[in-house]
Amino acid sequence: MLDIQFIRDNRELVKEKSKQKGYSVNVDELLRADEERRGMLTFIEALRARRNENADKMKGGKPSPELIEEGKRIKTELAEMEERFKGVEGSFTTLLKSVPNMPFDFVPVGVTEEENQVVKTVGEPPHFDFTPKHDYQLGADHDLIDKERATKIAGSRFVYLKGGLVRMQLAIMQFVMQTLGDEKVIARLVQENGLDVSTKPFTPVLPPAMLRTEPYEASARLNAEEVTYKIEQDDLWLNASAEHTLCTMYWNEILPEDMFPIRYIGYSTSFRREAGTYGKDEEGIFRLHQFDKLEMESLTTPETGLDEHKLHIAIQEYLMQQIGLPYQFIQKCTADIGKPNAAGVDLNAWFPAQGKWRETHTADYMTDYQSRDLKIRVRRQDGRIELVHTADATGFAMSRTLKAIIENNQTADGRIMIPEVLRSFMNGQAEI
RNA sequence: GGAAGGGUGGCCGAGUGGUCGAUGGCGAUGGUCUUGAAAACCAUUGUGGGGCAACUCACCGUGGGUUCGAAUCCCACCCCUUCCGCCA
Repeated sequence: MLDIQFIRDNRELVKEKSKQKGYSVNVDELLRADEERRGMLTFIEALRARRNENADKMKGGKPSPELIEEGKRIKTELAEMEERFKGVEGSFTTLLKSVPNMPFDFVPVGVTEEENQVVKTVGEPPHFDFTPKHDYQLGADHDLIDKERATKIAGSRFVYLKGGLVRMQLAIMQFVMQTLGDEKVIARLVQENGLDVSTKPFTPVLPPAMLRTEPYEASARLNAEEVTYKIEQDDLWLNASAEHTLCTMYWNEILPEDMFPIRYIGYSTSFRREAGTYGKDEEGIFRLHQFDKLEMESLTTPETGLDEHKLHIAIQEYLMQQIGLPYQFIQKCTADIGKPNAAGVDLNAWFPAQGKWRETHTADYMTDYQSRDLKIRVRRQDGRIELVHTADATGFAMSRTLKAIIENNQTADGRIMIPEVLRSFMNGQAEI
């Protein structure tokens, strides 16, 4: 959520920025509720002070009947007021949580994803003098993908990945873990991009794939039921991304400043219900209920948050270039960055069979919007306590990445070449 | 699945219904001492809200209840730990 004090001080700006993101937020109503709530709170607290004072008088000796009478009167009045306060507080909180994070001024204003800006295109889509095959055709030719049997066993949007595709996924995982764990690489990217952040490498993490309702709700990620699977029997949710169990890791904690930046590269199987996407991307492995994903998550001090976000993007670009996939750098517009985001970038890889650029990466920067709900704070050297900033970014979403790689690296005679950088993780193998 | 024990401040850990927002230790911050550091000693130090402020309120896992008054008593729930059983 947003800081209520900020909303009080910037009423019109909050209205404007919320509108830019496509949220109809009743800021006036929120501030009215805020005032009512505070007025009531003052009254209740005065009443409680009287109660405490009255009780204090009765310490030790025998309480007089008058004091007990007074205590009872206060008790009744308090109970009434507190009941009413609960209602006011409830609607205040609902309104406050409905306010999205404020986008930075550099985020392009737009009402649909059409207004996203293609900042640059890196790499050339490969030129084929034949009709490039889809992932499912290549998968069938090389016995890499079995969707029919997965459907028989688990339903639509599941897949058995096999053979060389699996080895390639493991190679990507190794490659990313090695790269992000290498301080020299991080240092170079920090320097090349003129960033004012630490060169500390990312720590690999295998997080839980499930989480309880309480932390999940606190993570400010919305539409839980639409996106995420729930295990009713045990009140657990399946990760839709390692992001969920990484950002909540320090839920309700105050951390010493010397821990920062906290940088994780997580690897988790991710589960998504994909409700409302019937018929969309049904072919192949672009959109599945289950896929494996590498995800960067950083917790930072407020002043380094934006550069950390830029580092995430620099890493994404570096990884894409290393693996040899052409991509577009998309600065997402206000409508597309999502409620908790202050800014966001997508990388869209080239998919030759469809002849389209399609989203494979996202980088999100939430400022302190997410950490305010999660209550994750930093204790500064001088003792001050501040909310941390959070940023997350896709390392590689496996199924989409595998699809992009095999489609971009196919040959006229139907072979699939393996990107150079992965070969050392695959016994030097040059093709699948 | 069966049984037992727990959840208190940045961390550890005390806490007979009123003098407890909470002893003590660690850590942190400031100071004394020292060429400097360490050690020792002294002082300060929970979080969040309201108020310009003095100040005030809430918070001892969560939610109810008893009471003039609850960290403390009662009820329900959540979570954790240990043992047994089962299991990769």
